[in-house]
Amino acid sequence: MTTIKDVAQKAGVTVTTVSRILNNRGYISDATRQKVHAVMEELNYQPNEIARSLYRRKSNLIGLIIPTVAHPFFSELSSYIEYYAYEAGYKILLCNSHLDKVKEKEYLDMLKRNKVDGIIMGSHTLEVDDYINPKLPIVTFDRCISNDIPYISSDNFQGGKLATSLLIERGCKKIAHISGNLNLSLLANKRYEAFIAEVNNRNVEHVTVQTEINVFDSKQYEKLIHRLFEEHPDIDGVFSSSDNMAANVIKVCYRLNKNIPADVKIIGYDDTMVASLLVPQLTTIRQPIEEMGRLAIELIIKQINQEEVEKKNILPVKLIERETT
Amino acid sequence: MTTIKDVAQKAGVTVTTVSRILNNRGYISDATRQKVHAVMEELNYQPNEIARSLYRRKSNLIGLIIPTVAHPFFSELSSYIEYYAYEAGYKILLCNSHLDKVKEKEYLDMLKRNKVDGIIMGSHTLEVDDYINPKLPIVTFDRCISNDIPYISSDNFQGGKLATSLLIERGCKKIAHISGNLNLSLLANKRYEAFIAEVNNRNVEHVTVQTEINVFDSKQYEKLIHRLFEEHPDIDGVFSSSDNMAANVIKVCYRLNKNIPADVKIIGYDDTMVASLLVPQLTTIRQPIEEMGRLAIELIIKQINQEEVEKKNILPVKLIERETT
DNA sequence: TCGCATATGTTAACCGGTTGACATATAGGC
DNA sequence: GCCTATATGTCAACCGGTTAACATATGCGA
Repeated sequence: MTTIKDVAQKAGVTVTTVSRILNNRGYISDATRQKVHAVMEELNYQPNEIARSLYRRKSNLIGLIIPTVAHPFFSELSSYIEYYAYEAGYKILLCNSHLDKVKEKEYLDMLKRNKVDGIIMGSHTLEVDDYINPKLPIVTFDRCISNDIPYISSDNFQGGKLATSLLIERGCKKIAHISGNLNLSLLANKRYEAFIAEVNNRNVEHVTVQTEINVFDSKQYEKLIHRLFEEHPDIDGVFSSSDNMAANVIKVCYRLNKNIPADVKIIGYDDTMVASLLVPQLTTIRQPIEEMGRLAIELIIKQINQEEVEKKNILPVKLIERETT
Repeated sequence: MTTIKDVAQKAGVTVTTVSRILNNRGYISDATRQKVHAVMEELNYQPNEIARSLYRRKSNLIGLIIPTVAHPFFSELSSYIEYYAYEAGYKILLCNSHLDKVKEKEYLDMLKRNKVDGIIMGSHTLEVDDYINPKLPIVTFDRCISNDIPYISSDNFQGGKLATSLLIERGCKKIAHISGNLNLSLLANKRYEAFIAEVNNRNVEHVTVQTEINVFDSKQYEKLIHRLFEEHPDIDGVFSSSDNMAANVIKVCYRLNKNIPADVKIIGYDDTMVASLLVPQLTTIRQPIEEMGRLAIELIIKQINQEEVEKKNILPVKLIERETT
């Protein structure tokens, strides 16, 4: 491994000079600068970022904890997060918790041991939240942990309301809502609240089913939806809390020879790529995924720079009406 | 920040003793061990992994360079890679090159500066490959760079053959192949070779279209496919080099009132989640994504441990026949 | 009582780069 | 000829752990 000493020696200068060149400090003549750069090129020298991190007490690492990057929503979000992190000179440590409490805690500890400069939390299975070091910049997605920790979320209540009222306006008489785990205190559950509020307000028959995120087991989802339609054959509208789940609903309807949107109207959530890949194309509530990713990095970096940040960041959602309603 | 010194002082021992406890070396009495652990607990001490990495010259980091984690194939692959890396005590640095030459090179340099223990390359836009430090463990996906660098790939030729011959057996008279960029020297292009071989062998009319990966622009894909059917209205079979692209084909067929599979038979590639989420469910060639991810980590770790590894790792593919053929 | 296993301390070097304090030297302007 | 900006060197401490070498002390079995 070539070190700064090798470079200094070969260039006939001291490590101080090389360091000055690397960090643009003090006076350096053009001749020396060029000479040193040539040697660095020749030796293929790359300054050891670990050593730098140690001294500077800054790793330029951001930890990202999500349920799983295999889920379209998180995969798209991660891609934006990584993009904006890189733009700002940060690197992303990827952690898939699989919504496993133990793993989530282990990842948190691991990230702290590795002295990440900040953590983006998109997985929330832990109840006790005081384990979080208050000095470490954190941003959470979709959950308000405490008043100190900034969170990013889209307007879930509005999303739930838009979705539900669209179905009602389109004439649905009995609407099913397929939600995530309502026991986790996630802001996404406001979609459920809005659903209930809207449906009660308009006096529409309704039913709710809870599910867990498990992208790799769509069979299980199908069964669940099948049972739902068996128990409630008169369902004519489904508001699904994710596009993936909505895709499964479409699949089951197709099997049951229910026409979409004539017999059953379906609306998804997120507006991930799958929504527009499906046939019929899925009506859905668009979360501003890119903006959410960009903002997460912005909030982390502001915290790193000791700037004040807005704690509550609710971004607008948008109804994207396609072919399933 | 609490350091090992703080722990030592508070516990009334020396840093050497604390270090011995942390690393399980030398003789330590139960009493001391418990005492020190209690203090670590109390001070919420986490050893600084950056300092450890520096001394040990081992970061336990693995760099992952892929086109984009937003693409279902890479998102699923990444999720497995991260899983098996974590199992083995490694962390993943995520890099999305977006198939941009400059970015890919910058990421490579960045990973070297950060002293990752190994690199998994799933993005290959660079022609000059000698920039790769031969001492740094590398595994590539889908590309044979040199005889020294182990690569993982599924049996693309076999996959292309299976797909093409299925379409022919199902009676297709004119088959379109939608491939990736054939100018990049990717092993995935063997699918194209197999397609051509098979179609010539059986004397079937055919046409090929090249595309670039750009998950976020499915509109553009639609146009492309639309044009394809306009220019060749008699196409009755499509072999698409990814499930996502196949989904777009389904969509266009639906618009053009072509019945699937009666008028047009479609086969995809990868068997990502979307394949079974679609209606009709997509016939496809399954790549063993989990095994590919697991193997990537295994090969990296073996190289880190100076063990010999198989250079050529071609995993079997499998035809998954569903509803589009 | 000797010897050895056990238990802990002392000291200092090391990983690779950064930085502050201070010294030294040259060249150009006034 | 003095002052100052420019250019580089010397030296050592520091970031937070790890480790080798050696010292010291205790307790127990033979």
